[in-house]
Amino acid sequence: MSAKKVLVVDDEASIREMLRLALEISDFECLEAADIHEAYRLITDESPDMVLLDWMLPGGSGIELLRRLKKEEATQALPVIMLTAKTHEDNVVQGLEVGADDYITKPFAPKELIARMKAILRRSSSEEGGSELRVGELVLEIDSRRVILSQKALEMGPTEFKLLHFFMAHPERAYSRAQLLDRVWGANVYVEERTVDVHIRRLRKALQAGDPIYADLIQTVRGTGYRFSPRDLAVA
Amino acid sequence: MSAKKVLVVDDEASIREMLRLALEISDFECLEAADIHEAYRLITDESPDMVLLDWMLPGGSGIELLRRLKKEEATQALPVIMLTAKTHEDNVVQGLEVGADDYITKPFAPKELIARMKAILRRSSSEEGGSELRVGELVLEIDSRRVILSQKALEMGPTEFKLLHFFMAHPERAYSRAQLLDRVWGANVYVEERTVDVHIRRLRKALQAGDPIYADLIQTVRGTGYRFSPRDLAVA
DNA sequence: ACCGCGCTGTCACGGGAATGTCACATTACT
DNA sequence: AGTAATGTGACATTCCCGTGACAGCGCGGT
Repeated sequence: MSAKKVLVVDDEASIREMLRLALEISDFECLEAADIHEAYRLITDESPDMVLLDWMLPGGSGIELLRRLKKEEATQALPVIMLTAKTHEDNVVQGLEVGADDYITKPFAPKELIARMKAILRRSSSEEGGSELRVGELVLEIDSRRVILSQKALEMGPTEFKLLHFFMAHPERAYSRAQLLDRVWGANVYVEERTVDVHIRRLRKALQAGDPIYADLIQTVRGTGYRFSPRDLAVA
Repeated sequence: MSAKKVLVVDDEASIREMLRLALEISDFECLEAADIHEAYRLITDESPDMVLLDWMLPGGSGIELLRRLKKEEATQALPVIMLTAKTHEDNVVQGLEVGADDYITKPFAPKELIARMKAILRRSSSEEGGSELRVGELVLEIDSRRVILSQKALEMGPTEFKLLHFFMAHPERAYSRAQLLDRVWGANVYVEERTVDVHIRRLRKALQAGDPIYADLIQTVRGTGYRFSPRDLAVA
């Protein structure tokens, strides 16, 4: 197994440094973020295998980020361990409710942290049946962040990738623009609903470049929104 | 999501008025009934999404109605919140046993009531698994917003879809044009009653395109309105 | 620092579908 | 037959969606 990437989110540089040391000794690759914004960028750009998330962060508490990650399709399965300075039960309960996989209270022994991390990675990687989604000749590779159609790679932006990912994970169902913004862009993001149209168009165009028939997978549902339907693909 | 309809059953007009105010502020549509008979009529005629039911009612206590609702198939899933003036444990226990989803004792804060209502609605709407309606070869898929007849998709506009949805959910019953406008178009909408005729025709035409026999499902009840009746479909 | 590039979100325009209404044809009941 | 109610085709309007263009932004290269 190749080295796992771990993202450390904490505003104190000293703690990040300590964690980096502990992680690298145990053969993890380490990414660091000091705030939520940076954390989110690294998650989408580098797709780490796990996140260590401090509870107390400037500019929005850690739970904010956690909630967002669990809401979005693309990051829903990403394991998160909360780091909390206080033993406040409330925080722990709240964190676990939102979907943290584990928590550990500071101060903690690096050894214990590593043990918990390995336990979670073992669990999640065994569940990881397929890191790709497939519809006919269309293959979406999650890990490598690539889309293959008839053995040819398709060109598309990150947003189109996430959009297609969501659609392929939830086929045969009509979604409103508001729902798509919520599930693909993430909560607490304000963009015009019509923006969805534009990305739908870009996604269709990308699919069409590979095979015109596959553009029909994304269907307009007038008065409602859009739908991804492999069902009608069928015959040539 | 469209506004949810809530039926308030209480014999005191002042309380109904207070509740109406609280409900409408929170974007609920409000129906009122002063007695059980009126309540039952409104439930079958308007099919509200939830009932707020006072315990003490003249002409049969509220539990009477509750028991009846939970007994009948059509209303079994309808959420009911009991309003009780006394803190008599007996009442509460009895109410929950018969099938009330929640209870709240007067006096209560409107805010709390609304919160409980939303919690219950969230629960009941997410459980809503049966996301398709079926009559013979005719399948109406709610999620994907499609209508399938003999494995072939039917073309129709949003209004015809909603109309068919309503009919399939309420078969074997004649509805006046005014009722259909209310239930399908929505309250507080003014359109000519004859407009219903035109959409009925469009719906029939859509069904006919799939299989002529299925157009007969929508029957004209002269002098009254229309009815959806799978009963006579039977044999080919 | 500067520039260029890719990605994103917004807008305005145009076309086509969906809607509501009417006039007229047809049907059902007395 | 006569009358009231319903079916039907056509039409103007409104609404909704597809599309191209464009500005802002972050990033990487020079």
